[in-house]
Amino acid sequence: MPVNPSRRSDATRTAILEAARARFAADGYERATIRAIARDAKIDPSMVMRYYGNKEGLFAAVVSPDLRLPDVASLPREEVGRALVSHFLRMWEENGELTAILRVGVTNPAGAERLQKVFKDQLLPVAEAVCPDPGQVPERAALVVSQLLGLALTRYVLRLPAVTALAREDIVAWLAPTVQRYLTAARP
Amino acid sequence: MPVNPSRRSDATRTAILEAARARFAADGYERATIRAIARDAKIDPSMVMRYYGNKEGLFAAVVSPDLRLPDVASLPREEVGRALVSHFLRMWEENGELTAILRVGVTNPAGAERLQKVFKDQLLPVAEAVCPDPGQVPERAALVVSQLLGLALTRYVLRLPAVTALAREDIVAWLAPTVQRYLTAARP
DNA sequence: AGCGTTGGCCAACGAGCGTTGACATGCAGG
DNA sequence: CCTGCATGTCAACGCTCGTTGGCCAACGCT
Repeated sequence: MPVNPSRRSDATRTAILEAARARFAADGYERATIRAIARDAKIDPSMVMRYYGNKEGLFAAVVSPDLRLPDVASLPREEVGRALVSHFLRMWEENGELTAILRVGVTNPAGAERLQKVFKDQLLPVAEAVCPDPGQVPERAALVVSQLLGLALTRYVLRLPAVTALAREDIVAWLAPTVQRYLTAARP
Repeated sequence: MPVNPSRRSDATRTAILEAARARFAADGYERATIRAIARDAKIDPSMVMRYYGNKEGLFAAVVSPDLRLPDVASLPREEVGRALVSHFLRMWEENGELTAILRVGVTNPAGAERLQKVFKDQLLPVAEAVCPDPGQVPERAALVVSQLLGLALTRYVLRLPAVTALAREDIVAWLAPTVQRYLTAARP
């Protein structure tokens, strides 16, 4: 019974998921092979197929992107930028899931769509809650995402030394005013 | 003779290069297959090997990243941000070369190294020319590259609709102050 | 005209991929 | 005990990939 909450194979299933998350994050979709994931999880490749159907199913199971963005409405308006940047950093460092989805999104059309969905479902509402003029919401959210994904790209995907060398608090101090301005300042 | 300036095969060679640039930009390294490139160029896959040795050689021939950054020393200091952003947009829209190298850099270790080299050889000097304190140069250059690559990622690689919808002049108007601040403002 | 060189195509190779199905093993419930 | 199902192993499939080498046609030279 697939609905049974506790199965004998749970250890295998989570081993597969963990190995898959690491591989997708490190290698992207094409180079993260089922065989390599199975090797990492110390099981047979066919087990992946049995439990997740196919490679796409495995990726879908690995990635359930929830940014868990804070409720900006309950924050002082001038602290939204800092809260967002700080939260983003924490989410990215939590595990490899966001790195995986970004890396896959760059080379895989389905991954790119998933990224768009995250943007639309999770970041746009934040901009809506903060922005005065509803007509400017997409523009301002786009600016914010360009800065935040740029940080993630250079720090967690490309790992440019100059960016990884930055201290967490310095990043927050520098980027918070940028995000704040994109969200709330008058259009230039 | 490989040094001969004009060969009978020049048309084929450039056809291969153009098809390769488009494929690498659209698909990344792994999914841009030699067979697909050859099909686009209407030649046999073995011709690619003959002229460029192997797939890596082809990629190296396609990509010779030169940002041609303006000489910031000759500019008024407060216009550097605007000049950089505007120049970056023009370079990215010129052809698919920069998109190709970014897409490849995300999934391919060799591509990532190439990106690091571009950063080090071309962007760091700009920061050096503008920055008062030499010790802060890497930090400030890292911040600039996070914003600029973030724009390129969301606009030219992921093509998030909200970002592609932005007008060129609006991007410059919004991002120029950010870059300017990262380069010249006092540390927060 | 004859010949070497260059450009191009074709068929094939070995390897790695995702995926499948047959088969062994171990654990339950009667 | 035997039966049934979940779990795991193994070998193989069809495919696509990068890459190779042999073959033919077109050209430039003397």
